[in-house]
Amino acid sequence: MRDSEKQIVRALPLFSGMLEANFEAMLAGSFLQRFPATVVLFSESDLTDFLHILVDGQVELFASANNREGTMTLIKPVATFVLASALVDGAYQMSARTLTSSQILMIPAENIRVAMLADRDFAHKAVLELASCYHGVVRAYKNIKLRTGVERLANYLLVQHRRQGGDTLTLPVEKRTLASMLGITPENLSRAFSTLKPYGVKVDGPKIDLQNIKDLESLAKPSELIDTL
Amino acid sequence: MRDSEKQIVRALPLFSGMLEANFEAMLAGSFLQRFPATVVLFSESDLTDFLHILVDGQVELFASANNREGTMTLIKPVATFVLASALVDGAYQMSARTLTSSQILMIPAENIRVAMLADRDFAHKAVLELASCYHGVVRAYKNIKLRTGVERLANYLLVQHRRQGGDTLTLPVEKRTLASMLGITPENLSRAFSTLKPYGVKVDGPKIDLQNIKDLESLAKPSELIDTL
DNA sequence: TCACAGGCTTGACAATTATCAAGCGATCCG
DNA sequence: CGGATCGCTTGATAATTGTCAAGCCTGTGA
Repeated sequence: MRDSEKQIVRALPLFSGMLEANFEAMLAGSFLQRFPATVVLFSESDLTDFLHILVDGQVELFASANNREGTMTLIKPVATFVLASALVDGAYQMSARTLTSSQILMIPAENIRVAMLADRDFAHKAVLELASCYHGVVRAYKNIKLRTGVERLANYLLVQHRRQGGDTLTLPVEKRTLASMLGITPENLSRAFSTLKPYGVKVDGPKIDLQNIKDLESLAKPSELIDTL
Repeated sequence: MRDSEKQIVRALPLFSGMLEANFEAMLAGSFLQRFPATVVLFSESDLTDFLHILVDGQVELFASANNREGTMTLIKPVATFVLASALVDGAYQMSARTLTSSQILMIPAENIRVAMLADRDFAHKAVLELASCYHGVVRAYKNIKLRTGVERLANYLLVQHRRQGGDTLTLPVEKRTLASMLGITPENLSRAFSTLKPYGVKVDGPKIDLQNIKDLESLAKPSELIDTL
């Protein structure tokens, strides 16, 4: 692991206030690895061996039951994932796979638990990070429980539009992955896009043009407490 | 606040390891109050003033959007709720109402944040509590995303059956609340019970009899990672 | 170049869930 | 007691979503 990569991780809020000695001790036994696309990193029922940090690429957290599968969330660099699981010494609860070739730092979960007991600042940052992740899942839960598929898509597009800034937005993932994230089938995602055409949504492959934000918002009814900037 | 009530709170894992002085300081400005049934304690967009601890009664956390409403979770005594919100100084993210007459201890959120910085053990326990709450919402999210309404009901009944031990179980909440928790309408809950009749589910008001666990399980396909004991 | 695989779309149909309306039975209260 | 309210149920119908099948388009590799 190069020093430049170490600095990238160190800059994350979660680690930025740690004592140097504790940070170094935590990294003992960790390794930075590159995975190709479409590789399953771990399964939801596996015991949590590592805290993962996505340094580069894209990772999907998903879950399975009843022969069905659904995306829980998408991870973008640089960010940690499965922190909660690493802290409690149980199963991962979610499965993970790479969507693209990805570089991932894996820190033994045991080290994380030791660091939490040893380093005050890390414990405090872990509290804030967990609270933030908690509210993230709460938002996802509200989203799927209180909105129809078309509404979820409309709100997703509005959020992406604000995030990306320009007047046309580009979907950051394949449509089938977007469908799974929205909790619908790929077929219904296609139909949802058709439904949104009268609201000024122009689709050209992964490029989306929102030509009537007002109308789209009147359908989507965005909520500050669900749709993150 | 009586000493006996203080001891009940002190016994919660979250507080049990705190230094006495920190525990007392945290309680400054808190108050124990009794609310009648059906009272809204706070709304999801309100700023978080208090950590709440349900000492007696029953509380529902719910959310609203689009003129729709859904139960997020039910709180049973003795337990804290909205810990994550109290720790980050933002909106509650969920609304709360009493389902029955309830006794609730309210601790100023500011005190909680101070306690986290001052008391190591409390910070560590907060990490564990938050991780556990996080996995709780993850399970709820998987449940609604990967199962149909009938499957969710079947699994709910199996969990209640194991929890309550006897051969007949009693629903702990009104059926309309159960419906909202399962993410379906009261009408469809009635129909879901009818659908489960061939699987040995006998309904008599709030009393449910499971006469064929095997068949019910084959339909429910329970999962350790979703259905908590 | 051409065949092929994979992602996406569309159509037809089925399953799931919601909505609206009506009615039943228990409880509460004047 | 009588009337009203409320929770629950049932029926009829509509909206939403999923499944299966087929076809289109693009990029890839023989």
